Amino acid sequence: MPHMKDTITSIAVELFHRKGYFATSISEIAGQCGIQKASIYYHYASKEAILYQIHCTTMDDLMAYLRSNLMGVDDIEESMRVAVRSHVRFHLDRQKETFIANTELRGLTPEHYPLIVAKRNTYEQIVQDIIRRGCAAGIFVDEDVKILSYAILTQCNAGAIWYKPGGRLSVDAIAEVYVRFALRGLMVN
Amino acid sequence: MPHMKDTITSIAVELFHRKGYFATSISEIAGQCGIQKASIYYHYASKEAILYQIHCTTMDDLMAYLRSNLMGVDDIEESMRVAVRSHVRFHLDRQKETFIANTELRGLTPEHYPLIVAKRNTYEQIVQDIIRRGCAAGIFVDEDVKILSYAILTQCNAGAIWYKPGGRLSVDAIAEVYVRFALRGLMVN
DNA sequence: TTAAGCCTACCGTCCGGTAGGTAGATTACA
DNA sequence: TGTAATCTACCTACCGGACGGTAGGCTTAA
Repeated sequence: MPHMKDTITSIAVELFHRKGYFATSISEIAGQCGIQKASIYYHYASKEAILYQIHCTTMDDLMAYLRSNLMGVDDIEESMRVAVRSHVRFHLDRQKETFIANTELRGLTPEHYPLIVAKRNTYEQIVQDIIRRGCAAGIFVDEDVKILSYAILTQCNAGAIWYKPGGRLSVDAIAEVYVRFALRGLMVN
Repeated sequence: MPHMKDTITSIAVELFHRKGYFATSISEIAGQCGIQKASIYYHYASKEAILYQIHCTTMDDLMAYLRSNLMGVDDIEESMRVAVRSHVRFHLDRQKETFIANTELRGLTPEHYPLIVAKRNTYEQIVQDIIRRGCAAGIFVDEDVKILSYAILTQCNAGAIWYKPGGRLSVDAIAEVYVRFALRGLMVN
């Protein structure tokens, strides 16, 4: 049995995902939790604090997952495969949170916004470094690194939009399609 | 000198893009137009009607642009290049509208929502048909067509997020990066 | 006795939308 | 051609309701 704060967070994830942050009200979250609106403020200081928490944990977990998957991998091509696979799997496993993380940045306060953007930049840097190393080694195409990295990351995010758990294809199968597609797009021959 | 209705629409595009649909108020739109809030309702029946109009014109124009670009092109590989190029160019040229079209679907009423989704499906069908023909001809890889089409279209949409007019790269240069990346990802050898 | 965890009741503000009016341009007609 | 009627495009003033958030009290368990 989870504590109420966790319940609030997961209900908020559900509602922010389905209706959007601004279209979701505090009383609606409270109602689904079975408590009164004011009780939310015992656990969270504000509505935005809930959103910020979702952003933080999602980005931190995404980063930790990538780092742990890349650990011990030296080969550049394999690093890229691992990165794409990691990215897709996380986005499908944590579909709703990643969707929020990608679309609800505007709900953050001016104090929190740059903190989340910084986390995102750090994550993108890792992927861009792999691409750069591949270019330098002559195994990846010589194209604009930023465009390539955004293209690869964004196409995987798409999975978080249309993916239905228990659908036609498994998470692993989908991840491998993206891995192959991205790697073919990157490799020189 | 444009008529007031056009001014309202373009101001709304600006604000919906910057702040989001739900975070933008009618009085804010009116204020930027230099008129009173009530006057908006002379030109539009509701706030949602403005959003619906933006969705409609954007999708119709996107579709018309793709069709006109594909006209007279028979070669499958070249069709794909044309489709990607068309998609990217439109998304960069009409950055704000396409961003809204991709992120503000939830603001539509239950009556309007399926109409826009239908337009989007028709558009995706065209791209998927090209991929299917390429697969059948043996020049494109044999992967899940839906995943491939979503991947290609979504990675191009990303351009509409980070692209800054007058930046380091021209629209055409960016489009060609995407064209090459997508085609390498699709081709068998 | 204390504090966690919730409650009821309420605050001021802003929202989308409506009612009703008006200045000025355009049109219809004697 | 003069004038009455109508229309366009806006205005001021207001409505009910929902919003995020707060104050302060109650209950329960350690």
